Amino acid sequence: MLELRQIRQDPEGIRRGIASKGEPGAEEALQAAISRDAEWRASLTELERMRAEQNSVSATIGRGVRGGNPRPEQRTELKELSQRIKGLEERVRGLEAELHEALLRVPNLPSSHVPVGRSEADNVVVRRWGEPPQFRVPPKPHWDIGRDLGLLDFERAGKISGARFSIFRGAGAALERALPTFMLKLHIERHGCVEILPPFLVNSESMLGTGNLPKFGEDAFQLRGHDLWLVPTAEVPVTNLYRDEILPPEALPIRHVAFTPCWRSEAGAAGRDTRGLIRQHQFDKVELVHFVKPEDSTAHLAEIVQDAEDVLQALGLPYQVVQMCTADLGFSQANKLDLEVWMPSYGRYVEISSCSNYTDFQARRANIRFRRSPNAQPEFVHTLNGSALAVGRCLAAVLENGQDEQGRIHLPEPLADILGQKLLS
RNA sequence: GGGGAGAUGACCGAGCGGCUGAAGGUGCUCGUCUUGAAAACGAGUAGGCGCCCGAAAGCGCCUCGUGGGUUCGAAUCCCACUCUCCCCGCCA
Repeated sequence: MLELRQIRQDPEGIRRGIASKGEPGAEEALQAAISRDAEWRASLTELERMRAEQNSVSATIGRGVRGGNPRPEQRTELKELSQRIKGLEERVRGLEAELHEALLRVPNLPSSHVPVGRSEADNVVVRRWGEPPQFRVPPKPHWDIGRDLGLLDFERAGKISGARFSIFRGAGAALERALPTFMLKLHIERHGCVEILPPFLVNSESMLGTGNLPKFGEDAFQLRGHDLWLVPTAEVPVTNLYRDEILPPEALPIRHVAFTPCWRSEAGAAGRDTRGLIRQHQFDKVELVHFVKPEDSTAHLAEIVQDAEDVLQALGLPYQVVQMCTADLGFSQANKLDLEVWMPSYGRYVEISSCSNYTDFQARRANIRFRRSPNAQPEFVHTLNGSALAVGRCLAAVLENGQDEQGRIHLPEPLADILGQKLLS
């Protein structure tokens, strides 16, 4: 949510900013917010004037009653005023609701240094690490490797759940556990994170706080008969941890790491990445979430990217870091960098992590504030998060990049240590 | 699932339908005292919004779990809901 005052002050600047994201409906939402705001304020001023009169006359009646001197005619006047106030209250409430609804549909502004672009073609590769492995025979895709070594079973997953579900088997299951185990240990011991293991079901209020509602409800799974959603990412429960709280000065920065399954409907992705672990309705992910002072969020985005890179480097997986252009920023995001891992079956880099700065957009929606000093006015925090990493895609990358001509998999040292074997065959 | 109790500020905790946005305490901030600290003493200390584009000052409105209702007037009375705690039953 943007600040209303900022919208009043510079509507044209805001319009340009959100237009650069190409978010459908954004400019209409902004227009609606601006016009509702004007009507709302006019009505509110009138309502407050009437309430002030009611309060002051009511107080004199109170004094009269206690002095044994009631004035019955004032009561009938006030009864009428009270009725008029009720009518106007209803109108103000309605306008306020419409204003709020419109505001919730206005996306976050891009940070000033984000390159303006019209599509993902305008994203910028910032750096690359590692060399894509060379194969003398064509490398196998991970779904074939998984089937041949008995690690993955997509056919039976289809039977018991449907398309875009997976079954991990034997060493495959062990790997799916070993990866987050390794990642969590790194983030906790080296990156200063405190682990959170949140509920996997959250209410609508939480989805609203992170910006997944009201616009993107169709991307998530909702439980029938309950106000509960399957978390699309740990970002939702963890960002909402401090909703409606004022954090004390010493609390920031807060660094959390959470390992959860994630559920996504993948509506609109029909036909894309239909094979393998790349695009699933359920997948595991290790997520970093930071709460920081506004002036620190740029530095913390870089830190989160680095934390995610540390995982890839420890696993020896070649990757590139990509700065997203304005068109590729999500609804709530002010800036975003993706990490893309080399995927031999795709013959290109594939997204494995997405690190974003939400500035005060989520904090304003979720009402997450802090004080700089014990008696200072509360300010909104900045929230950031990044995957470090998506576990399924990481498993796919480990299998594909680690394969040899005999169809064996050479495991990176951190995983070999946990599994107690260096080679899968 | 059945029965009972409760929800007030950063925290604890008072609160006859009308000078109660809220006593008292704790914590915190500043000051006095002290070589320094502690103690003692003094002062301060909720949030949101409008008038007004921002800041300051001022004026006003709202907020005692949430939403309705009664009333000239509700933290206080009534209804519904949510959440917390206790007892019984069931259960991983």
